[in-house]
Amino acid sequence: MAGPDPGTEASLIGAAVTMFQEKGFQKTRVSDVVSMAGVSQGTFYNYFKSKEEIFRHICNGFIAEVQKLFIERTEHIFDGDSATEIRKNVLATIDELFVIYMENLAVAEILFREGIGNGGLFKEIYEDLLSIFIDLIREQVEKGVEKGFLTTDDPGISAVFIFGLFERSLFYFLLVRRNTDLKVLRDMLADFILKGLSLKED
Amino acid sequence: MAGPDPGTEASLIGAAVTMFQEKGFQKTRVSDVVSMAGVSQGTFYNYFKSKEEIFRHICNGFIAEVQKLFIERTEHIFDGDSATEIRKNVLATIDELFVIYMENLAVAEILFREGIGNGGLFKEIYEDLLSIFIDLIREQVEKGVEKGFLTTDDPGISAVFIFGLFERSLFYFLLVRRNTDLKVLRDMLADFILKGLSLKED
Amino acid sequence: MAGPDPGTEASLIGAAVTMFQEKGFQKTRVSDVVSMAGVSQGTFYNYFKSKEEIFRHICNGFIAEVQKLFIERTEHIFDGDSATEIRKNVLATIDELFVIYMENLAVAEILFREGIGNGGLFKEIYEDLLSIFIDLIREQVEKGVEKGFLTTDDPGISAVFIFGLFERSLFYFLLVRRNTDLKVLRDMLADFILKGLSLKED
Amino acid sequence: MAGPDPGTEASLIGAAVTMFQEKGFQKTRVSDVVSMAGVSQGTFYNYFKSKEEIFRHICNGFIAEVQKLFIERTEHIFDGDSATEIRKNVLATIDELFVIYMENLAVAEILFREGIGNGGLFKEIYEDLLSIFIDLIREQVEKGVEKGFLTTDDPGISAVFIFGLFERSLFYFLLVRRNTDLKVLRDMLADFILKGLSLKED
DNA sequence: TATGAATGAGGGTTCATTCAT
DNA sequence: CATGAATGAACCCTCATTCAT
Repeated sequence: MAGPDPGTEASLIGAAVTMFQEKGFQKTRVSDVVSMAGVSQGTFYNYFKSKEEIFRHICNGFIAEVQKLFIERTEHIFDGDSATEIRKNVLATIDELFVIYMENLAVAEILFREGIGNGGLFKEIYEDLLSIFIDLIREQVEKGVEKGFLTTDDPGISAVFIFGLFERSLFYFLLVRRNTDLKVLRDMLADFILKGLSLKED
Repeated sequence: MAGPDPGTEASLIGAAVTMFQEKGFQKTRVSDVVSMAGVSQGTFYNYFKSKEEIFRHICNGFIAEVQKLFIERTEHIFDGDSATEIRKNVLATIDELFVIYMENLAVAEILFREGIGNGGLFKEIYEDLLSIFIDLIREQVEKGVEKGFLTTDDPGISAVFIFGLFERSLFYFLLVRRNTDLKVLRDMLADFILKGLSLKED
Repeated sequence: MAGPDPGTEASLIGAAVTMFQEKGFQKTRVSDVVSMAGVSQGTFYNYFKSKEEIFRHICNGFIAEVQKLFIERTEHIFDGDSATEIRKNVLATIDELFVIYMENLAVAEILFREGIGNGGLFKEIYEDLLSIFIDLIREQVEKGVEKGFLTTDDPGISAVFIFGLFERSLFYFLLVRRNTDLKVLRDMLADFILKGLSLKED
Repeated sequence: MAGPDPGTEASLIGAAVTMFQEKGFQKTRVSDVVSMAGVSQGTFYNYFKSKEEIFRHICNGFIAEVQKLFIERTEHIFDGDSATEIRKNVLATIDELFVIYMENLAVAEILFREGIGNGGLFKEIYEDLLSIFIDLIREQVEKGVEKGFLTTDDPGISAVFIFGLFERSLFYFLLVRRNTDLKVLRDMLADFILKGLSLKED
């Protein structure tokens, strides 16, 4: 897919990310991308087979990274043999997810918006991803319940709550209201989740 | 805007809602709408100035209704002089919001997806709406805190949490995983929120 | 396929025939066709799904007609119970084929050239058509042989000779050297074929 | 035109012949040719000024060869002072032409298809060539007529018949139905032509 | 000379919108 | 008001050709 000049490829990807973030996939014209990248129309097609391909290329990189980190990290979200340890792990998880998102803010926004947006290329991929993440969280909630630290009537529903809190917070505070103190947000988010799950304090 | 035959207008709106929900705004062609409505291409423009206008028309109706009910209802979300009363009001609020959504599921989905979706016509409108709702919730949280029933370090952030929980739950359980028991969901949602806000039980 | 205004459709077909004949399918641009037809670019697509479709449309009409007449007529090419009758039938067949071709000269040329031309849309169709015609002729030659009027070592090869003579003559005298006396040509062609097949004169 | 490395030039020509035969001139991309030849895009233009030039180069070589042999050989097609000698010469001519064609089958096919195909680069060249060949044949027919061995009302028309028989047979039996016994074909072709021209047997 | 990245003029097709009937 | 044919501005993508290295 990717052509031979890494500089040109990077320009194209950079321009595409900017344009997709600004106008969305559909409204972004290839001519927008190439003119921002400073190359000709034809050059685009030396690097990517189509407008859709560059989009997938951009998303796939991010998805792979997020998925890997999310899976690794989520395994430890409610780890611990005391309320203190559990809280520490929740905080660490939130921190790491914030970092991943902040380092990939533009792409995260593209994926998020195109994933939810109707007719978006990623509707299915996005909703599958959602299910995977929610299942992962549910498993961890179940472990916490088994160990007697957490309480819930339905771990599946709780998992959706937790995922929704993460995602909405990331969306709102990173993309819409950008001036929030992330440290405070992190503490409150951990607190809200753990209270919601009735963490038995030490 | 609207032409004189309410039947034709309703057909067009109905068809547009169906198509927008199915394919999204961008991918829906005016020809899709008119052929589903059983009228000619030209007739469309006797009723709506453009494809965008029928979209706004559809959304505005829903927004007005939701906004009105949301505002009315939200004023009472944490009302009450006891934990029991507060919980009752939270449950009632959730119930009513669920009903509004379910009665307008198609339009709700359109607005939600197009509002978040990048390049969506409603990016701004949607994000303004979000702010309005979040502010409303924040005010109620503040009241609850003042009255000594609720606790939070930052009512604004809590409001985002609450709104996120509502919206994500509605999205996920009404649109993605459609077979959830809404009564259980409602109870758990109320419980999660109230625990998260440290409701002082009677 | 065809749109609703027969006048516009006819203009488009007429223009397409002219352009295809002049420049060939590949080099003819849709814009050539519409500008010659005096309609806009978009109008073309109200009548034909694609450039290829109008081409097929044009060819199919001619093919159907030729095939029908050819099949009907060929059944009688070597009919007769005397050399005189057979010769009369061969002459009549040639006449009729000449007429069909002359009445559809432009389309015939298009089909002929695009059929033979490599990469032409009709390579396969054309070669199938060829086989059908040659088989038809072979059957008639076989009948003539059985009845003892004609002689050949291999009716299949003779059929190819006959078809080749027809086609090459039509091509050369109708399209390349246009000033030939068709009556003389017809007589000579019949004579050549019948001598080639050793018609036993009465 | 041609660059300095005969190996590279030959690779390009070989690849071009293969591709032109397979896909036709228009549908063959320069990139097809260079990738089959194993050289870079730019190298192509060190050897040939354009796609059209390599095509002409290929055709011209073949045309020169065919024309030379055809002219030499055709001078003797109806040579001889007896029916037996004439027949022998016709057979020999057919044999030689078959050999030339079979040794250059790919190029022959290209020239034939592109020459007839509409918009082909060689429409004019091809039709001139045709006229030259037909004139050559006509002259020989006239000689045969003068010597009293052959009979025809119009040597020009007979020449077209003869050329048509050659060409169509070559096309059909070498390119379409490839499993014909060429010896039988040769004998029948000679026989058909000579009967058609009323060769006075000894 | 060989390379192959860059070029950019077009071409086919779509579809929201207009307007004469 | 209803119709639906006509419009034409875009937009994605192709590919022959160039040129700096």
